[in-house]
Amino acid sequence: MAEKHELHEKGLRLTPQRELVLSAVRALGHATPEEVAEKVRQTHPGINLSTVYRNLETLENVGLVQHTHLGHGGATYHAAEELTHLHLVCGTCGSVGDAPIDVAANFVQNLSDDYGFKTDVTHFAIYGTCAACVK
Amino acid sequence: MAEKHELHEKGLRLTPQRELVLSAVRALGHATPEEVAEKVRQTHPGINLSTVYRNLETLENVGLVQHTHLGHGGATYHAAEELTHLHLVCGTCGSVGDAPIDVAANFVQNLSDDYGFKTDVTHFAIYGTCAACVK
DNA sequence: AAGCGAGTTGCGAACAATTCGCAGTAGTTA
DNA sequence: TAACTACTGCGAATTGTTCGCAACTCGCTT
Repeated sequence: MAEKHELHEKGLRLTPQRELVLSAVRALGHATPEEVAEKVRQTHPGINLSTVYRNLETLENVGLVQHTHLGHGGATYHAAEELTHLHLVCGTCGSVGDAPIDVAANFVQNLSDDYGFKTDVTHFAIYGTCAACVK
Repeated sequence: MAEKHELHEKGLRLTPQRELVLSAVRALGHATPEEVAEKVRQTHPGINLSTVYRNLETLENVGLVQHTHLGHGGATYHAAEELTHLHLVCGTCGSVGDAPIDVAANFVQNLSDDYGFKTDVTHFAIYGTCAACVK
């Protein structure tokens, strides 16, 4: 038969809920557990919130998704593929903008050189005010 | 008479709890509401958690303290005076290190130039791995 | 010095977000 | 197909934070 499903390759069982959670994260870009659950319910209404939480955690363990804390209290998840940009969180309007990681390159370098601190650029939330709100 | 108390200058009443919360934040550097409460209880055991939360909020409104989200869920507060450094949060050991804002200067400049995004350097949490945990 | 009114405090309940324990269900492997 | 065990659903338990309300007290005014 063909190649294994990506979840199988990670040693996980392939359940409809699990697939749905993963594809929801991918479709949403970044979303809170609550939002993921809502998305999943569009096609699988019965899914339980606990299941969403557990699957997000599981998927994070195998590296398919990641989470960040974008301000308030809740964690925000996004797919691992999409880890090529920083998150610019606007404290005024709450929007989340993106910027390529390049802009942080020498900043990261500084921290590494001067402090031995290895910045996890993928797990990065930057607070400030977006261009729209500055006006 | 002499100059007004700093809290009076902000239009706030001077209560023992309020002063204690403020000095606890100053003494602790950065701390969660829970930690602040614990600190305050050392000298004023009866203080209520709600009061700590309310005072932190009030003090933040007048600019004497600030909060950041340093990872997990809880907010972390620190005194406004102390806003001269970045927080380097180690995802492995949970420690919070400091670095002068200078290291971020050109990074901030980049974001401003390229995206019109005004980074709030004082409200800044950087995730990564500290020198000690890298080893 | 005494009194008043508004800002504050304590306390307990209300909430929201997240985690846990358990029993039943359903992928997987042999 | 049978059996093993991960996974799901559900409800209860936790944790962190906010709210409503009555009592209190800070700071101003007489």
